Amino acid sequence: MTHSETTKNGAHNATPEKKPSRIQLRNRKRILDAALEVFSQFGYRGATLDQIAKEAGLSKPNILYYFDGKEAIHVALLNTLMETWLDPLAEMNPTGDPLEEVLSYIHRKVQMSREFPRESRLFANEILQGAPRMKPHLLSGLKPLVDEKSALLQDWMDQGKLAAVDPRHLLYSIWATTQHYADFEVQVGILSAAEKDPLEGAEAYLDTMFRKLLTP
Amino acid sequence: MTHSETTKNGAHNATPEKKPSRIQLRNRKRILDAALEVFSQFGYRGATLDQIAKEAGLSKPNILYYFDGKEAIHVALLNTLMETWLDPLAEMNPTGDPLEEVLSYIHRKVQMSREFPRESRLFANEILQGAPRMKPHLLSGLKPLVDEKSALLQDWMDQGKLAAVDPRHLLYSIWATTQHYADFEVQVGILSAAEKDPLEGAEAYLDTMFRKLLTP
DNA sequence: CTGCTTTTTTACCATTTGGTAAAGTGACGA
DNA sequence: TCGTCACTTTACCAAATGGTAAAAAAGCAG
Repeated sequence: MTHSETTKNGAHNATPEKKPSRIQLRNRKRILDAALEVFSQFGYRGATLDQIAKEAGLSKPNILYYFDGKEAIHVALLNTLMETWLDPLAEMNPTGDPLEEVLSYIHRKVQMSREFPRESRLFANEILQGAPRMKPHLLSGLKPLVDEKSALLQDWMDQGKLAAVDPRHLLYSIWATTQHYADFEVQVGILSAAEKDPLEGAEAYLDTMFRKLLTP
Repeated sequence: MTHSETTKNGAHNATPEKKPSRIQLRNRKRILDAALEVFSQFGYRGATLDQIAKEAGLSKPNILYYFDGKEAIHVALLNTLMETWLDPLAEMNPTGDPLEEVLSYIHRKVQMSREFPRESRLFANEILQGAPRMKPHLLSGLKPLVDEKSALLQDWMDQGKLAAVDPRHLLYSIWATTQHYADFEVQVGILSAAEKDPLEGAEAYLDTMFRKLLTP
């Protein structure tokens, strides 16, 4: 009632309306990128629309023209990123060599920490704060995938192709160790000292660790 | 100038003044506990004094009678907790059996995730957000300890008492895997399903993993 | 009990923050 | 060239938030 729901396809982009213009697309991307920057650093409650606006180079009301509000931006981000985030695990191939499949999954995860540290921190922030806006996604997206891949890992172990360990805890330890380099980047940076890129050494270390763990 | 610096020993408890009364001590503790609850869940910027006040069962101005402000509370928390946090690593004994020392360090860290998840999340939040208020502590407190223990681990490895891996990455992986159960509690809870306490299985899994990694 | 100090409460404030209304500005097809 | 619709800006709000002043209410030593 307050604003026309008929012609303009501005803020309420939930699902109904039609085609997004290029300027629409461009600004949405800008906003989401800025929001990623800000939300990943301060968490949902610590982030402000003004920060996001400034980072995006747009005015605050202009941002609210494209999104229905702060929460809508956050949710949109989470939705977009969920796919990217699950991808590496989904790629684990049941017909491949078990050990190599796991190790290259780990490799992919390390790459993600290198290439998408902000995304990693966004998720970390959200989970840390109790996943208020993501629990549904975890249930509907992550849970089934984890169940599936856990079963796959268990199969491999039953067939003696991998050393037997709890598949779920295996996944947790892979996530923890790989994401650590993005989420705790500051700490790692301080402690790793004058050395070069910590991710370099991480790759080798993690390969060794999980190879020793999983070699039957 | 604005408030008398002479007689009352209220907010400015930095170091100067004298003896804290029991009511003083009691309320400080209440506030710090409430602050831990709130900060660990929402991060520094996401937490509000009103939340902390409510949680502590005190009025907001009353809280500001005991602490100089929001930041002072956060800093006080961090200071208090730093010690507790470094303790398990400091306890790693150079004269003990290397493998057992590392494994019992891991055990202690898992216990910390069980007993002090809020503390773990407080630190995680702070690091995640760039450690703006903790970088000095990391430099002065954590860094030297890590340097020392890294050298110790390296010694053990050089002597063939532990398998040779990068000591720093070893520590990172221990922190990551153990703290994961506190920091990502919600996620672990969702994925671990109807099972019992995930920390149970974690203990066994991590023992296996690091034993395999480090056995020479 | 009395006088003094410590604690707590009651009003406030200035700023920040998420959000809105409505007046512009611009692009572009008819 | 004009009208229309997409986009942007300007000017605002109401609520929340960190913080303060000063009065009121305990405590407590003598």
